[in-house]
Amino acid sequence: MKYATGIETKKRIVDAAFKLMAHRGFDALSIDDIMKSIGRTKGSFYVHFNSKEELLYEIMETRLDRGYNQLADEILEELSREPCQVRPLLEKITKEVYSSLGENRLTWTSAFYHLLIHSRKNEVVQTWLKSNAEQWSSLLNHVVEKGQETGQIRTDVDAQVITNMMMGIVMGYDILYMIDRPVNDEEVNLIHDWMFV
Amino acid sequence: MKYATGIETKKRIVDAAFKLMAHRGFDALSIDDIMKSIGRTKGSFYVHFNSKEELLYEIMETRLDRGYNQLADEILEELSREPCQVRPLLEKITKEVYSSLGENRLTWTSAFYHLLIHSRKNEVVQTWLKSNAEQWSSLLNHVVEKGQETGQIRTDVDAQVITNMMMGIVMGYDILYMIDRPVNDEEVNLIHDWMFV
Amino acid sequence: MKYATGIETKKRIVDAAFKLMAHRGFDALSIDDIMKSIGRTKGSFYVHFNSKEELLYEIMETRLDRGYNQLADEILEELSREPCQVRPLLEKITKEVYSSLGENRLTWTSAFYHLLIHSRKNEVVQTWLKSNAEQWSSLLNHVVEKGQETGQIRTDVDAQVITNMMMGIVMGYDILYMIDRPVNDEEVNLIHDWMFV
Amino acid sequence: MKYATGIETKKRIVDAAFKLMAHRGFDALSIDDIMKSIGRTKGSFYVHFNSKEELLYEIMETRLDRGYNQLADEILEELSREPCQVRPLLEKITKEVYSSLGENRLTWTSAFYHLLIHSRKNEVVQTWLKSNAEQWSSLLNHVVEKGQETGQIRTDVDAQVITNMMMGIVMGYDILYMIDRPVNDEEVNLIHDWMFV
DNA sequence: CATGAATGAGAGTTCATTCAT
DNA sequence: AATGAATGAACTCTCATTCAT
Repeated sequence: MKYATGIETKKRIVDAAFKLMAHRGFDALSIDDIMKSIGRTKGSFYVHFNSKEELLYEIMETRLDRGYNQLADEILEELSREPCQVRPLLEKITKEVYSSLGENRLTWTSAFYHLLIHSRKNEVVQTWLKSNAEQWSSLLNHVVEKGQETGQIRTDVDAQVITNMMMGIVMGYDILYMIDRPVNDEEVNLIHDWMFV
Repeated sequence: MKYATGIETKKRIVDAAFKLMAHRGFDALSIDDIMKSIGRTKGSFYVHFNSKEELLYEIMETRLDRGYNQLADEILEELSREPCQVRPLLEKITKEVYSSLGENRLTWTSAFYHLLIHSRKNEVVQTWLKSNAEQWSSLLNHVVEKGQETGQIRTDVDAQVITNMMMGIVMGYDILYMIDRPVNDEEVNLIHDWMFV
Repeated sequence: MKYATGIETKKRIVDAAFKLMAHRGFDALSIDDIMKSIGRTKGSFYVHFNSKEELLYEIMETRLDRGYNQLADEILEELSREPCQVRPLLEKITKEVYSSLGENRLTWTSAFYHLLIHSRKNEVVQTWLKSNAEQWSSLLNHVVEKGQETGQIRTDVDAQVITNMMMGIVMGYDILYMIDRPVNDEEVNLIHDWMFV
Repeated sequence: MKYATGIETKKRIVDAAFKLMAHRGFDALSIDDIMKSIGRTKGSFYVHFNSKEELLYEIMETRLDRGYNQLADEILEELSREPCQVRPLLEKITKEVYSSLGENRLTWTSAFYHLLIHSRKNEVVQTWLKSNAEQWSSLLNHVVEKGQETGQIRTDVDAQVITNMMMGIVMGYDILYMIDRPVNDEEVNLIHDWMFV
């Protein structure tokens, strides 16, 4: 029997915290700042969360999972159709991931790597990140295997190796992006050219 | 002579801080902890540094530059010899970078990404990181160009693109390493296979 | 009729608060905890009480007065009968006081001493406690005087002195009980032996 | 290599806290108040203690142990002399305990009972209190036994029972004292009269 | 050079209380 | 009568920094 304003406030807290976290990291973000930024007082933070840590988990689950659940459903469905072109699917996963988040790429990337760093001291976050990576990896692997089965992707390299390479490259490009050395999409295409026969 | 112990202490502070930073990040690291870990009290920290920020810059400059200065000299020298095999040089840069640091890979990587994250709120760090990336990129680029000139590396792809790709991959694999999904060296070889004719 | 649940709720608040107070003291007891323990939310506390302090007074009056009003009536009535045996009356007052409360001794004692401590910073409580002690003292004194008049209790000691002694002993044994050094009833009998001729 | 001012400040913190605790109890006593009352800021509290709890233990050990260690030595020594009058020894233990503390009785008693209440939620305090009571009980018991051996104290009652009774009475009178119903020393003499042959 | 005492700002958290619904 | 959102003051504790010794 929650009140609408409560749900709304909670959402605004998560949004504000997500943005602040991208800028300064989770530890450097104070509850006072979050609440001030949405025009509330810090006491009321605890109406919506039991602790600051709980807020982190909420951010993780609602803002940082790269929307795999929805994306995975779409991809897997398209994968089951015949004939199936896998290259656009892969590009969807690797290149369009940020746009599908409805989020500024730098904000998202920055928040994500803040989380990665934070995972070193928080087991829950560590577990979540690992499982998140596994989901992504598994999804990519499905697509690559399908590509190999249908003769679209080279078969002289193991599917899992290709998958790892793609994940590594996407993450690496995220990092370069943060260091202000963005890599253009054409470069990513070259990797794809190498993969596809 | 009379300052010998002082210089020694300063070095020990940097070393201790570097290791603690890899674990917990720079913000979460207290001066008290650093000094306790080397058997001194926090008051004397300010004998060696004017502020905590100054310590960060010292760490950056002495422990986190991937040893490019030394590495660059060696590489450039070998590059000027004839004949010159570039593949081992590239592997040296990408694969052996951590061993040349005399440092545990996870410690170094972790510290580096803590710094990366920190750069979002500190312009000095941001500038340093960018210039650091540029040095590395420039070094790699020299090697790739030499490889193309001597017919060892494919020329249908721009040297800068190959360089970016390699940097991205190395960084991406670092990240996977931190998420506990290490990538074996064989996989990196495949990327090299693609590059080399 | 329509307020039946309201009155019921108020009673349940007092009961729950009494038990929590015995465990943790009045200050350490939060309205949230009390209301949660009876399945209500803290907002509705203020339907029944104007403040937390008011709740304390309600507890004092309904749960902590050792039931003297009822007890006193019984004792005084029995005291007016002839012949009257005073020893069982005294034992009733001193030894059976807890059972007559329908309450666990440790709970009651603990709550009472929490209140005693609280009295140092609350004048209302202080006054109440003093008046409570006076009532008890007065009741005991009546019995002792009757005992002296009828030759059952030694007369070489002033009635008030005997009364004080008994009160002190009962309270002292409460304290020992709380420190986990319970005193058995036989010991109390010895005090009585000393009093009675 | 502590500084004199540090030791002095720590002592002043304990003194101030002891007095505030007597008035308001340990939980209601804020570090801010303590430090303000001695003209220091609350940040410096943690130079001397690691936590508020540690302060409680310091108070317990330095201000609340009724000085039994010193008292016990004196009593036991006098007990070994021949001939030995035990009545003054008992009176010393029961009546002069507060004066030997160099402390206002109400302050001491109040602080002690605050501690007793606090013991319900703190095992360290509980253990300490019990052991404290045991020491006191043991000391009293020695004196009573000596009194019985030398024919000064009645032997128709077990020594331990007499000990318990005395402890209970002293504690009970403390309580009456707090409720503002002080018991005069003459009354305590009557208890002694009963004991001594 | 090193120490330990002191500072003051700010952190996360709790809680009695108010109030629109 | 009951709810849950919001407030604001108070709490314990942390920490970069300063300074007399």
